[in-house]
Amino acid sequence: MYMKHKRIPDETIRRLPLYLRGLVFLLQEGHLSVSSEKFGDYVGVNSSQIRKDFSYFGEFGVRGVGYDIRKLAIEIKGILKLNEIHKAALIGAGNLGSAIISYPGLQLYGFDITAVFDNNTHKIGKKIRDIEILDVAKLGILKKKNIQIGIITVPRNAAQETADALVKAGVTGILNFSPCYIIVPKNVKVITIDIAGYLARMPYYITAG
Amino acid sequence: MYMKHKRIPDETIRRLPLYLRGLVFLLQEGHLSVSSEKFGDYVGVNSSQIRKDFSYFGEFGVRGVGYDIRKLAIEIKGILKLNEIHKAALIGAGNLGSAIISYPGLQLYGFDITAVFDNNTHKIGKKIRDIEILDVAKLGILKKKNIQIGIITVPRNAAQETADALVKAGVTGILNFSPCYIIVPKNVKVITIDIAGYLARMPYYITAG
DNA sequence: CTATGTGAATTTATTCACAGCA
DNA sequence: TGCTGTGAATAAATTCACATAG
Repeated sequence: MYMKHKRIPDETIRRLPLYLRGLVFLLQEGHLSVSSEKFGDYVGVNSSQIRKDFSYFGEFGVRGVGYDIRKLAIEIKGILKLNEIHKAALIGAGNLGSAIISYPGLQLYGFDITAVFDNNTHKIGKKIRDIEILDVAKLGILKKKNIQIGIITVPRNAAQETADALVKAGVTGILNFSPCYIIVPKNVKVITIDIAGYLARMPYYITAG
Repeated sequence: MYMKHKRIPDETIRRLPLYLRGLVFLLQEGHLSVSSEKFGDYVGVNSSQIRKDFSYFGEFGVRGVGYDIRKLAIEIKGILKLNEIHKAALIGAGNLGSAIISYPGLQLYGFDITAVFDNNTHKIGKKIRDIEILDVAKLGILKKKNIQIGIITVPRNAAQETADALVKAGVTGILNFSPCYIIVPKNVKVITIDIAGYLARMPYYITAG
């Protein structure tokens, strides 16, 4: 196998976690090997899409046979740089923040929320799942703790200043749950999830006329 | 203005809630009118993208001037069918489910979670934000209550059966937070949000090499 | 002059269709 | 024979660039 020099579509990267998740669950269900066709049915993606996506990174399957699930999972983990545990900090210990800290799915990809911050004096000092809530003024410790990823679950009006503080603390990746666009230096990656926005599309699709 | 017959890109629909949100907040900040350029900076979308997106539905702006924010918000609400309150049911009263029930953003788009279900006998009968948690076996009442939208926040292994029950109860739109692909009749719209999947892309983007 | 609205050009992503290999 | 890997074809989405209207 030799590597060609093709730009990798963002959409491909978006699907890789989905594939990894599918492979992990197939393994748990006792499968060892799978074809792109079967796998496509399992994860809801067209089979040639799946083969094309993999092809950007190498040849992971065996013609006439399919893919070794375990081996493929390792390959995708490697592509996504998920081979080692990634520490993350969460800012905003409200309802959503608490839910995310306890969210079981993060473990599957090797994430560990090791620091939690809030600006509410009633919350500072208390614990969520054994993690002490710290004053958001102390975000600077992230640099020392070598935490590169920040998760923002603060109210909208505090999102930009929180992002600024995270960037100042050396964070290079921000997962933003606040419903707003935040501006960061171009060496910082922001992914925004607007939960309500997903729901807001529903009536368009389900209402006749 | 006369309507042409062009297919509306899914991506355009995806951005409309973002636009609506931005307009509502601009109004709250006291603005009455905005150009596509300024609005693009505000919501993080290219200005010609914004103009193109609007153009699928009509001519909402004034050349040389810009857009009347209030009027544009009403137009987008109309397109997304958000003019009336939409009732929704939530299934799975765990951490994430509870956070979503309390999520302030749903109100902005006119959603109201009026029914909550769980299968845990310890939770059934208790209340979350004044809403009594009902036995998931009673999902059938959704038809009577005329609830069309279901939000799934149950564990992965219960997601498909929950979706089946929702469909049986007459639901035509499902917002699925479980990390799996669910199969439904083609008259039902499913939008899946895999929270961990977003985070899983981060190391790829922020890790050098 | 200014900023919209929109065809045309371009870029990006998906699907087809089949050669190539086990 | 069966399923991958991949160029080529197609489709979808974005951006350009400018005519057009206030």
